[in-house]
Amino acid sequence: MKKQFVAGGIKSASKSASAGPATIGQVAQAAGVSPSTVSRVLNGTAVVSEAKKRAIDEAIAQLGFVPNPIARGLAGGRTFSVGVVTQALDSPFYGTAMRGIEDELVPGGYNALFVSGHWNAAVEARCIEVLQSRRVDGVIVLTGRLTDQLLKSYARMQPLVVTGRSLKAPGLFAMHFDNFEGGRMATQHLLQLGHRKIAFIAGDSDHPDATDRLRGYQAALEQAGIAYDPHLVVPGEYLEVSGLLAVDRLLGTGQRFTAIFAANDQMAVGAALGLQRRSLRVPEDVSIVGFDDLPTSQYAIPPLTSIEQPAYELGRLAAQGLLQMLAGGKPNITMPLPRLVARESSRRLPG
Amino acid sequence: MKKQFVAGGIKSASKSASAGPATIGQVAQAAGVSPSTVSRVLNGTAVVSEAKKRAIDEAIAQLGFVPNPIARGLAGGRTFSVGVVTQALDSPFYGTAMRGIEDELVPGGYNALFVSGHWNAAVEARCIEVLQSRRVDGVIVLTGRLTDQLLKSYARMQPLVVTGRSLKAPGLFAMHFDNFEGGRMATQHLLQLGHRKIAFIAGDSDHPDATDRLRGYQAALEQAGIAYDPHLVVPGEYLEVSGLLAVDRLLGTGQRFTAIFAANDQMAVGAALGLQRRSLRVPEDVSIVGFDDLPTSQYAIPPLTSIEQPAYELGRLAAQGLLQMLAGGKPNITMPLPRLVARESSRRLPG
DNA sequence: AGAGTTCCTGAAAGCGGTTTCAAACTGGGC
DNA sequence: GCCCAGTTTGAAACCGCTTTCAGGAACTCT
Repeated sequence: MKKQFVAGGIKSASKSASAGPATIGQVAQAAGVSPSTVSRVLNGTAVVSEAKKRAIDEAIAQLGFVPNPIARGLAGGRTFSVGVVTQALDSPFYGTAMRGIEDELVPGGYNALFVSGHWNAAVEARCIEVLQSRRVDGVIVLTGRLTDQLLKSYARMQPLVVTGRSLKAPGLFAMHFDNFEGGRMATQHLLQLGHRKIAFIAGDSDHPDATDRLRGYQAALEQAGIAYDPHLVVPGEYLEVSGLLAVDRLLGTGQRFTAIFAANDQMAVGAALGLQRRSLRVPEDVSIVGFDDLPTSQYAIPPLTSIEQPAYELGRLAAQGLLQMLAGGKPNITMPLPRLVARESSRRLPG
Repeated sequence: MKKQFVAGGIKSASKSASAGPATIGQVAQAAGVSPSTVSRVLNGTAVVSEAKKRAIDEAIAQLGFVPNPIARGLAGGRTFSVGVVTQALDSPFYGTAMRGIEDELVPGGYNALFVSGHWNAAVEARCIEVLQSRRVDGVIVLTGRLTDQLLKSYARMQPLVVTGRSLKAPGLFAMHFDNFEGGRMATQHLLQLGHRKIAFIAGDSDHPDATDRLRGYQAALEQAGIAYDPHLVVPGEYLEVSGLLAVDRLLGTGQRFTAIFAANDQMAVGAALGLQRRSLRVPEDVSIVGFDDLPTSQYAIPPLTSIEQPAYELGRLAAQGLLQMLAGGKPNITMPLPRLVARESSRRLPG
């Protein structure tokens, strides 16, 4: 009897009646219990009698109540949001990784806050502080240039996952992709096709992953008994234009080469354009291998041979790892290995 | 005297001494005032004597105090964060727009929360609700598929800026890019080069901007006195693979054409690859024009002729508009106009 | 039947700010 | 010297939710 009456009361006090969204207090009142009890069924933090639980669930449904994460964050110390420090919001590689992160986090009940560090340690540090001030429950740093030292200290404040490093510290999980091996594989691929003069378009020497790829290149060369020629290595900044300029420079200084290994796909694409500008055909005159295997690389002209670094998967794994840490465990994930994807931009050296 | 003593006290109670970040109460205590007064100088909501203001500023600096946005959001009703509903975190176009948004918002003291709607009205609606539950102060919706009706109702709850629409409502600001004119310009460009058989790779017919571009194509044709041939129009989904498939379909059904206008650059790139696969050269055999002028399009092979839709600028303007609304004003911004960027993928029809 | 447990529940105290309200000064005019 | 208006300031309430603490109900065991 009483219950029916209460239910009626709820109906008349429908959502639109009161200003703004329903509060836990309104739910409590509607269900005839205290706010504490409502909180308890919401979070499952204590046993509540079946009858009250039902009444509360009903009231929640009727009022369309959604707990206010802000208040929840203030009171409970958890915000159910994780901060993601990416490097560029418009990078194809990081964009894909962000998608992976989001796809993993959201079903887990978390939200992602993306901020970008623009490959600048100071900016990244500020980003992390902004995220901390927003009381994120955890942080994911996509590579970046922060020192290991700083990263460790941030990890003391909340769980932190970082990609592109290998270091260990409490509260910190580093996911290291084997860039060295990737660089080696790419170079070896070209060597196996008969190339001997292989130019390398490097990434910024501040990037550990860029230098690892370079080391891989050198190691493969050495293994094949080919002397390392510094003139064949030109620096770049991971952007298309770097590839274009690198080719100009190689050709301008009269270097002879039959293949190019670019430290990422964006530079590889730029290099292909640079070659075309000089009437050199890919792969007839020069073979090209990139790195990352961006989704768009299969649509390059010609489709680009590359080392797969599965960005989407990496994002998911990073998020998974963080979720596991947030749940109080140790992250238990295995990194994907680099893999060569041979397409049309590389071919056997004729003769 | 007393002041010096207090200052000493502050120093000894350095930041690391207390657990966690400083609170407004600690600042108040250190400065010898009440929390209310600290809040007042923080927000400039009332006049405070110079002496106290100085003491407070000093205490803030000493303690490294940063107001907790969570608490601030709860109490003040403002969170200084705006939600951005993008469609795909890894889209080159939207990624660039997001960068523009961030670059404008952050200096304005706001943070952006990016969520992606995956071109799905239901998902977008859920995104907006998540953002609202996080109490964002405003929302930016990048195009998307929500009905105008729904958008208007969301705008009642907080300021909302939407791109790719033209509608008016209280609290809502729509930024319409002239896709029709852009489509017309692209087509006219090809007509001026002597092309008469121009294929069109369309976007999803659910996108208003996609249909506008199609209408522009039709209008240009009509103006030139050329009959519209539905067989030359194939649907796509704004992805590279759509362009590839579209070319296959055009060629497979035996259509004759000397130029292709693709409703976005990604499809144009895919189409170029499709043509190459069939040994058709761009632009010697077929001219291609895209739409959007993505940053990467100048590095396509050949560099792509396109209609510039300045994503970065659009993002900035959207954020600017929102900021203006948040400040209580009416947005006062003018949209950039479509502009043809002629590159090497289009050329005069020989003969 | 009374004491000791075990369970469930509500009151109340925060979380870290903002904002209202009234008290305590200040100065000016008489 | 006294009163009133105008400034500054602090106390306290509040934002919506979590969590501790203790009281009451329901059982169990002598």
